[in-house]
Amino acid sequence: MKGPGHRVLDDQRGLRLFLHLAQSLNFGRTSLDCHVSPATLTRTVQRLETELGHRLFDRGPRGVSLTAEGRRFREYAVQALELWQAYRDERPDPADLTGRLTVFATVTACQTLLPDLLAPFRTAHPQVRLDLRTGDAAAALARLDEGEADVAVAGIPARLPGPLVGRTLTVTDLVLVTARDRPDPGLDGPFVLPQRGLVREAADRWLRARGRPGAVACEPDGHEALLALVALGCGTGVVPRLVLEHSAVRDRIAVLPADPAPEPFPIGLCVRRSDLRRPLVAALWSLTAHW
Amino acid sequence: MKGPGHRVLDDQRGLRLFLHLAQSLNFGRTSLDCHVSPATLTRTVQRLETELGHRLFDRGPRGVSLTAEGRRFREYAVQALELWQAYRDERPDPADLTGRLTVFATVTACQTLLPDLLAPFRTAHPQVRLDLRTGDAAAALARLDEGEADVAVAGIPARLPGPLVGRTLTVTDLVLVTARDRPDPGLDGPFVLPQRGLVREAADRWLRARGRPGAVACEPDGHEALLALVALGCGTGVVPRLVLEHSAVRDRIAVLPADPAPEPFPIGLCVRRSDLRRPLVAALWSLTAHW
DNA sequence: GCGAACGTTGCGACAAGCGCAACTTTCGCA
DNA sequence: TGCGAAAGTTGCGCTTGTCGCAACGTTCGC
Repeated sequence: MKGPGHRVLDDQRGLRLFLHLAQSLNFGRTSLDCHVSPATLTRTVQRLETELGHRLFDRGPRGVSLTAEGRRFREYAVQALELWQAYRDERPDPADLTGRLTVFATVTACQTLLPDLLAPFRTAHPQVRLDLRTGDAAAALARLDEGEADVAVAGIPARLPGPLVGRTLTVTDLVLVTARDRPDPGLDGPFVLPQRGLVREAADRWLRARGRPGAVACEPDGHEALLALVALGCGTGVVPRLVLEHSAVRDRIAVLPADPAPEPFPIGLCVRRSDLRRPLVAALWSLTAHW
Repeated sequence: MKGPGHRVLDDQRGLRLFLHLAQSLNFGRTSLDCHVSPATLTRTVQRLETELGHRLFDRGPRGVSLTAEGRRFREYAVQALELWQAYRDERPDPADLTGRLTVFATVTACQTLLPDLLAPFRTAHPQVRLDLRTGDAAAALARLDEGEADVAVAGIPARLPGPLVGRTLTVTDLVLVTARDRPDPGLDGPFVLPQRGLVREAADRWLRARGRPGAVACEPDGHEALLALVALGCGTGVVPRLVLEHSAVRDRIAVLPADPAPEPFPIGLCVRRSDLRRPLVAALWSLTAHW
């Protein structure tokens, strides 16, 4: 679905994929974390190996491991990215970029990630007009596709649609929550789950994995609404920990220990691949290089 | 005619083009020397500038000059290439590449460039079987296209056909020569010129530029044949200085000073772009990185 | 003032690289 | 011992980036 990218920035994607894989030693893990298909990861590594003329990984039946060449190349990759980062870090002139950048963010992202992300951007480029829009995560990707937003800060699904590229900025746990001062409905429901979106999907997977579906009491739209219902005692809710910690009703909420814990939940930046060549988008994107 | 290349090696092409342009400050010069079309050079620079968000060159009516950002990026580019070169220079295992590599070279190249080029390759990869074929420069590119050779070492035209990429390894002057012990036919002919090929084209351009065509006495096939005819007193010849210096009959040849001097003559390495991903070809290609 | 030189841009074509989905192999569990 | 899941690879169609050619706008020299 995606086409070839561009030179300077895209070459680094190969190095990043390699470095992540060199650490995880797990194609699937890296594929998920870096939001590329397993096929792309496999072929990216194959391309590297072909161009270098060496195998970088030993694929044993019992997992993969770095070859000697792989370790050597890892050192190169680290240094190359550091060099690039050093170049990008020396911000040259603060006020040379102008224009408008439309950012779409979930409410959660607004409260948590966005300040850390946009503060340095604003410092570097004070002339840029920032438009900020909010909504749920599902809408974020649609807005990007439609061109109504330039960047999105939201939960990122492992597989991004079409021409979008994402970068995970942080990972938060999903936690099960109940009202603190009400009888505990427990881990068998009833549940209060988001109507749709990544959290809902993760919650469904968790429920399925446990084998005991449990009743769904309400399906509110939005995390804050969900927490409000939970605080009212409607049932057991599932939210990202990050949301809970920034919620206005967190004092009335208790976290239930769960085993197995629901899978972690990546939150990050997402842009249209083709937009990486726009100076404004590239500038913001490059700010996240070290995350 | 060419498609996009591949990551690691191809990204460096952009940096190399940039560095050459940063030194020459002349799009046409760099375009010729690096064997890319002016359009490609322009757009490569434009791409860099877009991705970086800065102009790298000031295009004044009186030529181009580096901007402050351009100078900064030049430092990065130099370091990035040095880093890559350092990685490639540490040859890991000497004997890890095997197979066969068919090299096509002109006679001149065999005598001059080839030893310097192939000696380190052979040291690094003794297991590789080298097939060496000789012929004239025009045939070299045809052989490459037909797949009958993997690499060519020959004079390289400024514009390479189709899917070939070249890298200039050295530049030699064209010199005008006569028999030392015969009456000097002088700069107005008759001339002894190669029947075809790059030298003939350059000689024709030189003749046209002087405005006095002069007669063509013989059109031998091959530089050695040409020098033999010149030594026999058939007329004034045009050959690359490199050929003259390695000729068996050089003692019987005298060089005529010419003004303006014929244009210099680039000799280099040429491969199919798509072959850069073949380990053997890539290994040889990377050996020329610092030339 | 006309022509050459220089850099840029429209255009058609080619092929690199992506995701999807099917495949192979291996491991876990009954 | 056999079936199912998991992990990595590969065939395929499609998108899209980049190339060279050729036409263009501008500037300088004669």
